[in-house]
Amino acid sequence: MQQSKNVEQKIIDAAYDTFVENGYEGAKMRDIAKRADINISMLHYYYRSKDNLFDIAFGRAFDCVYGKILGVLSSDASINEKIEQIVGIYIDTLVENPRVPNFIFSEIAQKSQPNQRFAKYRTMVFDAMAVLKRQMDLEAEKGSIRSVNMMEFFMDIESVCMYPFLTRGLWQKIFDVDDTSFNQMLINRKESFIRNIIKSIEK
Amino acid sequence: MQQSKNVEQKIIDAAYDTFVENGYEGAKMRDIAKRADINISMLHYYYRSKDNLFDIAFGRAFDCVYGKILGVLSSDASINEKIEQIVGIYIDTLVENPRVPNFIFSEIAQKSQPNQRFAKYRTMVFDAMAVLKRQMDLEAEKGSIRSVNMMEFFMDIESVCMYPFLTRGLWQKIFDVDDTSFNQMLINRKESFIRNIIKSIEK
DNA sequence: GTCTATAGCGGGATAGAC
DNA sequence: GTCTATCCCGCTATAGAC
Repeated sequence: MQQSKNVEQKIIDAAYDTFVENGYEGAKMRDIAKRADINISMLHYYYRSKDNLFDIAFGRAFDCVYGKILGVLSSDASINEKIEQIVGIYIDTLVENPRVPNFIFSEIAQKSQPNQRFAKYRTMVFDAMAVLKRQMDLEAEKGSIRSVNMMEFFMDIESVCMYPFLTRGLWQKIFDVDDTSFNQMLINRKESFIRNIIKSIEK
Repeated sequence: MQQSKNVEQKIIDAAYDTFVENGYEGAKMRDIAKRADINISMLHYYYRSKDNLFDIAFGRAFDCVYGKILGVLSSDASINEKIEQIVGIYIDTLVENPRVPNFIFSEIAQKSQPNQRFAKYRTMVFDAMAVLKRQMDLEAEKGSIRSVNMMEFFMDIESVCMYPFLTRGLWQKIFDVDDTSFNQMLINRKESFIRNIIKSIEK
């Protein structure tokens, strides 16, 4: 009888898609309602405000990209295994969700967004990263890898994995490449990305 | 007497800053007027519509990042010189204009934007790139470098140069780094970026 | 050219009937 | 829980006085 679970889920799904496609300002409550195939007032009945829906959608987007990554960071795999897994997860996840990175980063970059809104994600990332940092510091002391700055290290990984998706629209338009070929190109380059990153921390 | 030149320029400057900071949807005509310290109706008097102002602002943003780059691509420098110059220009330009890349790419990614609006930029990039492509094809035939896919090549360069700026907000928040240190970090890594790219096209 | 006033619309949100 | 009607604000754009 209770169909409310379904409606709630339909709203969240529609809100997520709409925000990811259009950003906070570009997403309209009316569009979300239409997409969920329900009345606008239902959005407010269940979730009270647009801001509220946005927070939920952003959380899902963040988890979509970083959920598995954070798990790997704090696992007990070796450094090289982690690099391999991380690159693999990034590429695979982003092939399936190409617009999510752009959503995450443009909203974070937006000055208008209150900083506090994203504070908890900072903590999550930082905590998971601390594990790998200890691991790498230890290896550096032993002399098996060079001493690595964590911010640079992560930036290097994300550069190769996420940049293509952030700017995908441009590349596909310029080089007239369709989604399938673009994805395949990245899947093909996975191994080379992994090799380069591993090489970059060698002594 | 004629102060209109000044007003026109003030409007363009204010529009540019406002669009770059907030994107198309986030930028309000009221904010632009306030920033230019003029009456809203002056915006319409001189530039008729928001769309019109946006196009001008986007053009300036594009030129800010790619103006010099396109010049280098079609110059008669050697391949390695071009790589060195391009990385240098990217880093230097983006240190001065850190928010511009995000503006360019989120607007291009936005589905709502008519494709045609960006068509001319495609042509500009493609033309300039053709010169370097011929150059590299020739070297590849001679066997002095490996055969290189241009899209992958450019993506690799932009990855390392632009990604840090696109996602700058996140990194600075997570690692608690201020603007100066962040910029310095990238300036310091310039040479290493150049070395890696040159190495990546070696046979 | 510059201002005020306001049209006109689209947006988020709510009241209240059912 | 769901719908209709509507409030009210903020936005772009324009009309018209000066």
